[in-house]
Formats: sequence, structure tokens, C-alpha cells
Amino acid sequence: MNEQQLFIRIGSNIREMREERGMTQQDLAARCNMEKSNISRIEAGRTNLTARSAWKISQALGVKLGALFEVDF
Amino acid sequence: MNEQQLFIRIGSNIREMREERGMTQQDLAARCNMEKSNISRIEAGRTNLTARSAWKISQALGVKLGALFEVDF
DNA sequence: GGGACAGTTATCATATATGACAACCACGCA
DNA sequence: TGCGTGGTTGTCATATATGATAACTGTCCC
Repeated sequence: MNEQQLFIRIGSNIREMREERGMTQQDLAARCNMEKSNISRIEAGRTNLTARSAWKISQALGVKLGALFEVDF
Repeated sequence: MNEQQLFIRIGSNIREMREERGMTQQDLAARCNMEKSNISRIEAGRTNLTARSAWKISQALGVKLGALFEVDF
């Protein structure tokens, strides 16, 4: 797995959990105090997100931090 | 849990797994192609590490990416 | 004392994540 | 047609992660 695939996989995890909860990107951004453009970039795997951002997202989704990072080894 | 505690917890996870494997920070840095000073900052929780760095570290330690982020919710 | 090793800390330059904001696209609906 | 909503993309400024490097501390052993 290369780096780009990693980001895409993390972003897909986030998107999946967000949609399961019936939230829009705007909803999630508001709960995270983050920009919706940033959420979009993260979900699309276009950015190398930080632990801080991941943490805020995990809190907003009500999941464990590690859940965002479950990718095939 | 605040942000600083989060970083410290992640750093402690990394340190613990590194030491379990009998590696020095220098060893880990070399396997990650990262600076040893950076490893030191990350383990001490003084930096908001990125997914890329976490990924390289997890590969070098031979653990799943999510394992680095196992923190109390 | 002195050398080797592990880790920490400081500084500087560079790359980039994010915030802030705007424009845009696609879609559904009235 | 037009409007609202969800998402994407672009730009700019700022903050900061990291690389590169060096100096420093503490420890262990000769």
C-alpha cells in the first residue's frame, strides 16, 4: 500500500462512518470546528491529516480514534 | 482527554512498542527514514504527528496503523 | 578521565495542513 | 427555470510538522 492509497483508505473510513450516522460533511465540520473544505479533502484522501484532526473527527463521530486508521496492513 | 494528553498517549504507545522490539530511537528512525529528533519529539508527545509519519512508524514496528492510536476514548 | 551510546533540545529552512473564503458542479424539487 | 443542498475545488495566509544538523545530558564501561 502506498501513501496515496493510505490517505484514501482513511478518508473512506471517515466517509463511511459519517454517512452511517446520517451526517453531511457540513454537519461533521461544524461538530469538529473544522472547515467543510478540509473535511472534503480529508475524505477524498487528498491530504495527510494530523492526529489532532483525526481526533476531532473521531470525537464528532463518536468512535474510537483507532477506528479511523483501520487499514489493511 | 485534551490534545496534549492525546499526543502523549500516542507517543507512549510508540515508545512501548519500540522498546518491546529492542529498538533504539535511532534504529526506528533509520527504518522509517525519519530524523531521530523527530522520533524523540513524537514519542514525547510534543508534536501533532501526521498520518504519513504514523504509517511509516507502524510499518517499521510491524504493527497495524490503528495500534498507534489506541487511546482511551 | 575519556569514549561510545541513547536520548533530548535548539535552530533554521522547507513543505504542507488547515482556516477562511469564494466559486463552482450535480442533483432534486417546486 | 430557478432555488436549496451537498460536495468539490481553488486561492491566500498562517501555523506547524519535518528534515537537517549540532550541541548537550546522562549512563555505562574501559
